Amino acid sequence: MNIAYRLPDGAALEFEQPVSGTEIAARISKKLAKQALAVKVDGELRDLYLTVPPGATVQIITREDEDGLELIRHDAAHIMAEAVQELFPDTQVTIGPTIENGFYYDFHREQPFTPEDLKAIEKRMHEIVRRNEDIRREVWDRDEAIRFFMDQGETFKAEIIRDLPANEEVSLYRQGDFIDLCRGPHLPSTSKLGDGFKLTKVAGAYWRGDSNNAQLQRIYGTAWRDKAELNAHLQQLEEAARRDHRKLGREMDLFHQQEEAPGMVFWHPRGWAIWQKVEQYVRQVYRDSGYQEVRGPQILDVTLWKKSGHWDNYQENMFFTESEKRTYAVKPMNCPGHVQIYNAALHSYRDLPVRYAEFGGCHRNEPSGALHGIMRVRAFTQDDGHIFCTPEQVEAEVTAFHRQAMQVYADFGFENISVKLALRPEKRIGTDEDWDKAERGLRAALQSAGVEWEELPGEGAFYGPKIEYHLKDSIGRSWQMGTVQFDPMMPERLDAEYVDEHSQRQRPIMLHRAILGSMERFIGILIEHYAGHLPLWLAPVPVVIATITNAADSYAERVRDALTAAGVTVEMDLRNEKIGYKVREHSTAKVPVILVIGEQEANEEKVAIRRLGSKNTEVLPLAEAVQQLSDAVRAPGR
RNA sequence: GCUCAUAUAGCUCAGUCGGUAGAGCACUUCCUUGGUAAGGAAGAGGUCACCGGUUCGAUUCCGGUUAUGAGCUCCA
Repeated sequence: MNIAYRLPDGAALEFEQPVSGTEIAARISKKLAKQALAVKVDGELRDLYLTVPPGATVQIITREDEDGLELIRHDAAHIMAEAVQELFPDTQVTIGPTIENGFYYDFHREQPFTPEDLKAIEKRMHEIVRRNEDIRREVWDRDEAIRFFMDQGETFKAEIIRDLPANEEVSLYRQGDFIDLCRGPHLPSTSKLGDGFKLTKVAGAYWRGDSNNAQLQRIYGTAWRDKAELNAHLQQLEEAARRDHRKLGREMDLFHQQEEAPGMVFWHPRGWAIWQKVEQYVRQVYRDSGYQEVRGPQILDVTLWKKSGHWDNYQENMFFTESEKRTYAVKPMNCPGHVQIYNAALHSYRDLPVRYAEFGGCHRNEPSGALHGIMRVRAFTQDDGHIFCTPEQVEAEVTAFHRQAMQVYADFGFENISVKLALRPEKRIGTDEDWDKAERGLRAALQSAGVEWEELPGEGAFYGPKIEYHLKDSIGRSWQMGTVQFDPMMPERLDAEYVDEHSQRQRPIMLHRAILGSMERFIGILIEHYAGHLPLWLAPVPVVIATITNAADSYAERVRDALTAAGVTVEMDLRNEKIGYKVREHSTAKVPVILVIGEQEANEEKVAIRRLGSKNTEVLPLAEAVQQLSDAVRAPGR
């Protein structure tokens, strides 16, 4: 009785000799022994059947733990690889990590996997689970492992081993006849995976994420603790599909896209109404925070883009056009235009900061595969602005911008904003000192604004680092909305100056900033966030008046006039249809408020308010309803 | 741009093992004036994405192009 293990609750377990996690779990309870998937030894996750060093703190991991779910997903990937190799022996395996909600595995095989193949693979996975193969760790000699995989024709695996750090142990896991290189840990046997998994899709992926490398076939799957959790997840995906802005955009008649204009948007009256409301709101923000709205030309001679650095660093994303032997670039950004406006006058340090804003239409020649509804397009409008200031003013400007941006997001109903700092990319202009200074400047500003942020090395713009504001959409994708970018390079390249207090010409710092980012993307995010149920102040048609009988028509017209006079946009529905039909139609179109008017309302000078999503109606005197609605359609802070 | 998949009426989708297509909703007309998510009837609507090939004959089979979707790469 001299070997002791400590449990998370502080209790000690004693054994005569060092034992494995399996035995520790068995000592604690029969139930736990059954449920145990792995063991955490002094905070490090390890295989259950390995001997635990004496004196360690030991936690038994079950499928209820987050770590347990992670193991399930990881093993799902391995079991999928086993199934694939059984069914398609000509396939090479590469890597198979866990991801949010599931896993994937990248395979190399000449023939593409079909949806039927996926079904067969999934079926075989269930078989492997039923076979209940033990999964066991083996430590191999590095050269032997390389030879082994080369002999099997597994060149990708051999390459991975070759690139492993010299001090790292080469561990292989064996389950049945399948052996895979893996750091581990794993479930003790295949049956522990259970049946809460499903293969979802095949897609291309590049070996080591580099588009110059071989293209692999990636099979995605989702895996959960049990079938019920899996079904809940699948249901959530369906809900996300229901919120898809492309679907809602069609259903709500907001916009369309067509083959002749890939990556561009045709805004219909109702969609444009939303746009206008968003734009007017932002225009007010510009005014409130000291911006002057300007407007630059859509195309500019390439010589300017050569000067700005876009020609060298951004050319493949630009559209060009020609006239009378001159080449013009359609602007992909608004900054060079704003510098021209700034340069049209000589500025004193007393004038700074100068803040220009523009709803700037930009064209970027995005790769066709990158396009996505109105979220990722080739023609878009930025709520763009540029601040010309002294280096001393940067911090105050950035923190003020940050506050303003967070207020705007809150006004639109967004709460989960994450802040990221994108640092110098490989392709860039300016010296390392410039970049040191710029990155330091933005960090200092973030610090003084008291926010937490994540840093993204290599993801800055070619002219400067940027703070990014990201929002997660309904299916968990993260979209960038706003940004502030620190840029000492563009003023240098395009000769922006100001005169300081000693009559010396100086370079201003330029801050590029946008709050919504792209109007198109932002409206797409709004649609998905609200599942089409936009708040009254953003709804394209906030109120519809629907009559029950045309005996109420003239009163309905009076109601409309009263609302219109109070600044509420109203549509009338006087058609000879039943009220149930009208209510259904406008509810489907996601009109937030339906005013139902029959003879009773007409006689009593009232309206019946039916709000979207509620079956109840509220009958109010006309004057009161007008007051309520005119308050509700006003933008926040107005 | 790369990989895989998809493209039939305004929308959602059937269908044709090769003989030029069908439903529901929407639309038009008529009847119905009906209290809160679909009242009834009739009608109109399609070069089956585009260009080629095979074939007596192609929407269907084959090749290419374009667009879209998912993912990769890239990005607001």
